[in-house]
Order: sequence, then structure tokens, then C-alpha cells
Amino acid sequence: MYWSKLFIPTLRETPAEAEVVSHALLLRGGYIRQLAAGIYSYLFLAQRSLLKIMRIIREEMDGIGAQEMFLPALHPADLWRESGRWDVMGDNMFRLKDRFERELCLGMTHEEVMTHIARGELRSYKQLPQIWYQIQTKFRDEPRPKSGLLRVRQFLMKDSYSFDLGPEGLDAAYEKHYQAYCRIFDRCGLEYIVVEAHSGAMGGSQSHEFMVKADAGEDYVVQCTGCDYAANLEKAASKPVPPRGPDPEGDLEPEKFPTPGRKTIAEIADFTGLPESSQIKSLVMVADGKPVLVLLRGDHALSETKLQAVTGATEIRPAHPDEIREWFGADAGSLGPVGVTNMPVLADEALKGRRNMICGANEDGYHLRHVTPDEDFQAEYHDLREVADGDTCASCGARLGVIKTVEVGHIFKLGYKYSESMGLKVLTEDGKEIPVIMGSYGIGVERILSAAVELYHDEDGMALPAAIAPFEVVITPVNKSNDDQRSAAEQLYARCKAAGLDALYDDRDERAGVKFKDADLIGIPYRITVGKKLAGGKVEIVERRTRQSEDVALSEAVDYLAEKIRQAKQ
RNA sequence: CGGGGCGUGGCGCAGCCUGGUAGCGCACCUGCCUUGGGCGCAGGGGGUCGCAGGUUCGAAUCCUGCCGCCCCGACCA
Repeated sequence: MYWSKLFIPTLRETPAEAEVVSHALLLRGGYIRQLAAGIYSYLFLAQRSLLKIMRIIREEMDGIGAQEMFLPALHPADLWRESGRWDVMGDNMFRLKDRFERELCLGMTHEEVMTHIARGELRSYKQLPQIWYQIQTKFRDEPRPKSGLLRVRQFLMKDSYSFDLGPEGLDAAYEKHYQAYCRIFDRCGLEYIVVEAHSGAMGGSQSHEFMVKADAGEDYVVQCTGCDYAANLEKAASKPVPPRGPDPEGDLEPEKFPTPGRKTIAEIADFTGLPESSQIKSLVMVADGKPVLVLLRGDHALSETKLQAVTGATEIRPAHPDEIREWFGADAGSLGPVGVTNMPVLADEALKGRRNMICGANEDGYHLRHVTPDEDFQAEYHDLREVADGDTCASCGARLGVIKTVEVGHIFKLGYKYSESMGLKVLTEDGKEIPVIMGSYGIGVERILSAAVELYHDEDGMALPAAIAPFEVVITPVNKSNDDQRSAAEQLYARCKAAGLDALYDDRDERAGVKFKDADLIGIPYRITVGKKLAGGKVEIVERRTRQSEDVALSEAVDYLAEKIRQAKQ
């Protein structure tokens, strides 16, 4: 295509609202424009790139026998009431009414609609297994859209759903998706890690997330430096670093001591001269309206996700100060488990076997020393602690690190959640009616583009992988008024097209500097520069990412480049 | 929802405190010039100063309310 005819509104300066790199560059590169908070228009370049991503996704999904469909974005409320998610989704769901006051919503995901189709049509085990997918716009009324395309209220998702007769079938569908996702992200040129994840409100047993390392990301991933263990921080387990010092020996009795004005773990550590790891941290949480006392080692943090999993609660929140006063007769900062009988006490496993620790006395301004779990109070032990950077790996003992990531894909074993609540059953070979087991699998299409920009950019702009860049090569005559250069460039462009390359011809009447800056900004992976060296029959092939430049004979340039691009796309 | 910041030509910003002509750089248009990293010169077009109300002879500027956007937190599939 001829650049002079295209709408590629590049910006010299970064719009003030863009803080993360991918947002700033997609805006500057003329890929996207914002319409409202978390709502973006995808202009020509973005659309081209997204179409390439979607094509890769389609090829790989089709490759595992998945069948593409296209479902409505507008859903009746009753369907969501059947699965119970009309209420669960809360304010995150866009809701509306039609002219007859019937309630509707905009689809956040499509388990309900897919299950609706399945239950209407699937009758026999002979029709299983099935994998259905679509690429569709999803709507989520995020409390805080942010970071350009990374967290938005309307976005494209490839979502697929598997239907199987039993757990072995689900395992197979899950594995197929796992492999297909790896191929998709490989082909898109991303570096990513696959982590064990928490299945959250989707329900279900097992899940993995596909994560791309990026400072702009919001998900924390724990990664082992020694083995291949990796998990979402919400779910990760580890061996904690040992306490700073040994516990005092002996069968000591709890003893109250004054700690005037000292409330935090750090203040008590400072006051007693003992490490934070010698204290019991007491947190009062409210799980579905019921209080629970959570105990952790002083230097550890609570994983609310783990607590939620342990309690089975749908909503977890810290107790309000007045609730704490009512239940404990003291304020946060002086709380402890000794003598607590009016609520369940859950303790993190790191407290098991510890002796003579310090905790609050449930009396303002006082703490207890010599408190020993299982002797001075009873608790139920669970893994409740959030892994910290520097913990050791539970499987190999090496050091764990915590990194920030962007989630680009997520696969879930749903189990029977939707088939049971919505009545999706088939007859088995021996005539029994059984619910179908399901899986669901998602990819955030725009996030692939954003993550690629986060991963591959420099001070001049993006350096996109060839497979997903809006064009594979840009042909840049340095001086358009030079007839030789112009005709050589036109010839190269024609040959690129003939060779099947996705080429952009920068025929604009601009100075070379402008063309180079723009090409760098929008991230086209290769550039053929037609300039002075043409006199000697040569043109330059420049690789965007490495900035390496090679002089190649005009006649060989296209074949040479076509081979390079073929390799880059694998 | 809590905290903070910001709304002035397409983009980046100044002007506001101390009320009186709306300004700068980039971009855009025309002409000349230039042609290997966002050239140069000359001329030109474009702004309800987020919205509404109030104070005032007079409001971008002061006051009140609202709206929008960004960031931090809460939340999150």
C-alpha cells in the first residue's frame, strides 16, 4: 500500500494521559484513539495487526478441531440467573432494559450462551466431544480501566468451550488447548510463561494462565529460579524463609506486658527487640458476613484468594474498626487468638510447631509473650500466606522470585458448574443421563498486541514481531524526487507484493528523517532503504529490532528479505 | 467508592495566584527552498478556555455545583 494514501496519524509527542509504554506508543503510532475511559477505537494499523493475530488464533484453534461460531453480545437476564451469575457479577456487568422493560446484559463471557446452545442440541454421548469457539467483543464495566489496551471495558476475546463425557475427555481438551495456546503465542512472537492459576469466579478445578512479563502488568507471578515451577501469586505456595531467631525454649505461660501506643508489627518488633517473625499477626476478616480470625507469622502477608478458597466464601473483606471493637473489646493492633471463642480461628502453616511467640492481648496497649500455638489457643491450619520474593521453592528448594506480568490467556477446567446449574445432560451408552463436563478457554486479543509492544520497543517506538506487525516491510526511497530511486522503490514494492510480502511503500514527499522516524515508531520489522547506494546497485535492508543494516543487490533484495521474514515467522 | 492530579486550537504546554487584547512550540494550509534521522524561510487558517450557575461594568482567571480524563488504593474472570 502507498503510505501517502493511508491514514496513519502519528504523533510527535506523547499524549499526557498515556503512562504505560504500550499505551503511549499505540497512541503515538496512530494505532488507536480513545473514545472514553476503557473504550478505544482501533484505527487502520491496529486493525491490521489484530486481524493477523486473530488469523493465527483461528488457524491454531481450527487445528485442534475447534469449530468457530459467533454468539450474541446481548444476553437476556434470565439466562444468567440460571447459572447464578446475574447476581455474582455485580457492578462489573453492563445491564440494560429493552422497550418492554425486559432485563438484558452485555456479555462478559459466554459460558451461559454456549451451555444454552449445547443443552438444546446435545442429547447423546455420540455427539461428544465438542470444542466450540468464537472471537467476540466482551463487555466488562471495570471499576478502574487503565493502562491503554491492557484493562478496558470493551475488548476482543477468543473464547472456547469444551464439552466432554467425562474427566478424561476434559483432560484431553484441556491439553489440546494448552498446546494450541503455546503455538499461538509462539507464532505471535511473544515470550511468555505458563503458570498455575486460581480459577476464581469461573468455578472449576484446574487452570493455567499464559503470562507475559511486563512492568505495566497487574498480575504477580511467582517463578522459581531453580526448576520450572511458576504460579500466580494468588495461588503460589512456598517454604517460607525460617524465622530470624530460635523461639525461646520451655513450657512458658502467656504473660501480659504493656505496649503503650505500639500497634504495628514493626513497632512491637522495635519495642521488644525481637524480630517480626517472632510475632503472630492477627487479622480479622469477614467472609460472607461471618467473622474469622486469621493468624500469620508477623512478617508474612495474607493471601485473600487462599482464604477465600479455604472458607469457600464468595466475598471476603477486612472487618471494620467498630466490628473489631465489638468482637474483641480492643482495636486492631492489640488483637490475638488467646481466649477467642466467638469465631473460627484459621492459622497459616508457618505457625505450626512454633513456641513462645508474641501477639496482642485483646486489650488496648497490651500484648502477650510466650504464646504457643495448640497449647494456648486452638486453630485450624491452612496455607494462607502470600508468597514473598525470596522464599524457597516447595518442590526444589531454590529461590523464588516475583515478577509483574500481563495475562494473555487463561484455560479452565470448569467441571459441572454450568452443565448442572443449567441442565446440560446427555445419555451414555448404557442409557443413563449424565451431566456434560466442560472447560473454558480465553485469549485476550488486544492484550497480545499490547504485550508485544511492552516486550519489544525502544526509545524510537515499537519493534513488533513480523507475524503481527501491520506490515512486514516498508520500502523507503530516501529522495522521492530522484527518479532512479523512485522507480527502484516502485519495482521493489511490486516484487514484494509478487513474493507475497505484506509491504508498505513510503511514497510520501517527506524528508528521509521523517520517514525513518515514522517507520521506527509504528514498528515495521524490516525496512528497505533506497538511497545513495543505488548508484552501485545496492539497497539497504534494516532490521527494526536490532537496527542492523545490510547492503544487498537490488535484484536480490526481495528474495533475501522474503527468506528472512519466513524464518522470523517460523 | 476513598485519596491525588488534570481539563485552554489536532498534540504538548504557558496564561489563572493579583479579573480587562487568548499566547507559545509542534502539527496543518500556500509558496519558495531542501532531500540519509522529525530541514530552513515567508505568509496563512483554526480555540463555546470541559459544562452550568453565581459574583462583577467586565471572568480562561474569583465562588458554587456538575461532567470528563489520568494516577494510587479498594475491586477484578
